[in-house]
Amino acid sequence: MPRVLSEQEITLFRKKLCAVAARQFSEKGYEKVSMRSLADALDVSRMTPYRYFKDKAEILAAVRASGFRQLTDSTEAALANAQDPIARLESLASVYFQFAVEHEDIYRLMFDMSQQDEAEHPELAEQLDRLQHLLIRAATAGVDAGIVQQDATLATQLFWAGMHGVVTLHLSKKLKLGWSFKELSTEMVETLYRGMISHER
Amino acid sequence: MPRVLSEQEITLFRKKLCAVAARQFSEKGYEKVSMRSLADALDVSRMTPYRYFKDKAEILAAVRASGFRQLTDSTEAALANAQDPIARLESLASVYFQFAVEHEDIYRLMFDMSQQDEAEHPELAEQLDRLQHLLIRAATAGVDAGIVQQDATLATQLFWAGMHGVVTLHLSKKLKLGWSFKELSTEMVETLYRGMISHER
DNA sequence: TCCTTGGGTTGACGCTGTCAATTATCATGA
DNA sequence: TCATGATAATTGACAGCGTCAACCCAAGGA
Repeated sequence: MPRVLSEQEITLFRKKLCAVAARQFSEKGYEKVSMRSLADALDVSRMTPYRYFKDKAEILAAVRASGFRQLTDSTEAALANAQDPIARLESLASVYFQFAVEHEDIYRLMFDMSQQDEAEHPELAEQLDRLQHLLIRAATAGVDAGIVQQDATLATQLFWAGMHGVVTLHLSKKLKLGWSFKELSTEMVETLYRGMISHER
Repeated sequence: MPRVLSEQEITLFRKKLCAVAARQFSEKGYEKVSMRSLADALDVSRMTPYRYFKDKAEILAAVRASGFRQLTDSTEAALANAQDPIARLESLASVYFQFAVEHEDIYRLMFDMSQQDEAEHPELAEQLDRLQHLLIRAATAGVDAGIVQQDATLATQLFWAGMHGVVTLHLSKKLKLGWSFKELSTEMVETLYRGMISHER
């Protein structure tokens, strides 16, 4: 039998490639990063990455997936510490915003509107689902506690969209009216929260 | 004296090029559209577009600018018809959402997070300012009427971010919990609105 | 020893954006 | 009328890209 790569060797190389790719994508943007420069950074030849990833798009998907994994992981950790539903919501929001500003280039990749090919990348779809479920869980806790008087999935979407909207406008430098990102993000969460409390039907 | 292009000839060619570019960008995405294919579509040779635009990025900026112009124009028209501040807010939101879904590919271009080079493209910056001011005007009307009890610029940003968040998550197909785009968008506006009414300090 | 199998490398192709040199066009001064 | 000279438009060329296909090479089974 020939020399065969072990499972670990494969995932190790994949990880290293993803790390390098994430760095280069952040610095230069996806389109300006070449397969060749990734190979160079790993001291392998041009086509070697193709043995571990189908093509450039699959590398991008892997980087995005790992971004979602990271975001969900840290959010999960934060939720574990908070007890009452309100604290959960607050810490969820703060972790979300913190992730967005600390890894803004990755966030840009993750939520790039022109990349909606999750169907073709199961790992990415899985991580997205994890995040989604986490958000739902937090919102459901709020609803169950009688704090938020709205459907849990609806509240989830509204909170997510609100946070995401602030983040995206901030990251594309469209917020120039004097309010800091921090102020806007807390105001957004509080305003949505108030709007959901005073809801009755 | 030599044969010189008139101002009109120049702007006419620019317009035609922008139209073609907008179509191709929508169909294939900015990166997959080549200068050559734009030139082909206009039946001119490879380098002719370079006489009217510095480079590919400038064409993109022009297309984005015209998108913002279009959005602001139709919003302005809608606002002119509505009288009381509440109706103004509602029609503003409905026009915004309608534009986003009817021209979703252009919207994607306009708010692409990795394109934040407005500084280098004055026309784009100008159109963005127009939109911003329009939004402020609408919010200010609400504040003046005593309906929204929050700072006008803050309210502006929150409404914009809320709408934008719903749109972006929708356009990147991340909203899969059963709520339609229409439902989410009206709920977002209403929730924010309620949150701003019940605000006191 | 040879052969097979799979990993890594190199060659090649058609594409890209755009600089530089070239040609075509045409209003004007003589 | 015709040469002039500026400017519009075209073509040549280059370095770079993603990736298919052919290649080389090491290692284990026969």
